[in-house]
Amino acid sequence: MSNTYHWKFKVSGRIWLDCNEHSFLGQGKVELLKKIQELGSLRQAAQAMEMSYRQAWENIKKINTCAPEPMVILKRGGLNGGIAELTPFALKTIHDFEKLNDSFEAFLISQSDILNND
Amino acid sequence: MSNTYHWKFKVSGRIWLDCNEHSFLGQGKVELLKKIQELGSLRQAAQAMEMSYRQAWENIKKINTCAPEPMVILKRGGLNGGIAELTPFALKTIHDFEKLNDSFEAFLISQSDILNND
DNA sequence: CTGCGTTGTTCAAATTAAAACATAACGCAT
DNA sequence: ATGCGTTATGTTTTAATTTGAACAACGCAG
Repeated sequence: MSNTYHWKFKVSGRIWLDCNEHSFLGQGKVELLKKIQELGSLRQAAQAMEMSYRQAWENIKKINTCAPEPMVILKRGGLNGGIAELTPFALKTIHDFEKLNDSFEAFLISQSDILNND
Repeated sequence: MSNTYHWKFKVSGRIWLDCNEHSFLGQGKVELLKKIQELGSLRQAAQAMEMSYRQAWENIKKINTCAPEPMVILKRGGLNGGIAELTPFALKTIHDFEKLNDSFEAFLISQSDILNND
């Protein structure tokens, strides 16, 4: 430490994706998408995340309308009452976002170091 | 572009500083601090930012209690009814945060490029 | 064609957040 | 002492957000 201001500041932050100036995908929505993939049901995914069905449904609506192509296919009726499934585009975007988020985490750590050491 | 997913995603985000697991300084509060430095009055700074005095005051309280040392000296009474002024520590921290934010902007741009070009 | 569990939608209720109001405390100037 | 403009804080109102309950629409299984 080369000066007197050496207290521990942590640099924190969040990132998300915009499309047409609208935010449409961040960590929370990615979590929801992954739960949908795991459970095959929007209602169950919402319940698993302790989120209201309405909120979950609106999140998916926002994702599908903002993104350049749909990410979640929702169908009602049928064998188990309905289906929620991800498109290949969703899978790729989730993967991209998580890689991006890893880079961001590394950025935060490196910047915390810089901030506390000069 | 080497694949079919070449639509323009923009990576956006926000960063802030934590101290003892509490967020205490982000872009908004830095703006407020700079207005205080400019005007010498918390009330006038709040008004200039179209923010309620109460909100401004609570922001300063949070900054002063969370930060390792005070950033704003508030005094009531006296010549002009009162004074609000920044400490040297505040000036340094503002400068650090703005440099940090510049790095972050660059990070966002570079990541947007990566996301849209691979 | 009935039952089932889901998606899709509305609407009142409840919770939370923000703004507005009121007023005390302060210290310098006059 | 009085006035002034500020800091400091409690209280009340209002607005915004979220939740919950309710119910229609759907399509397969039996």
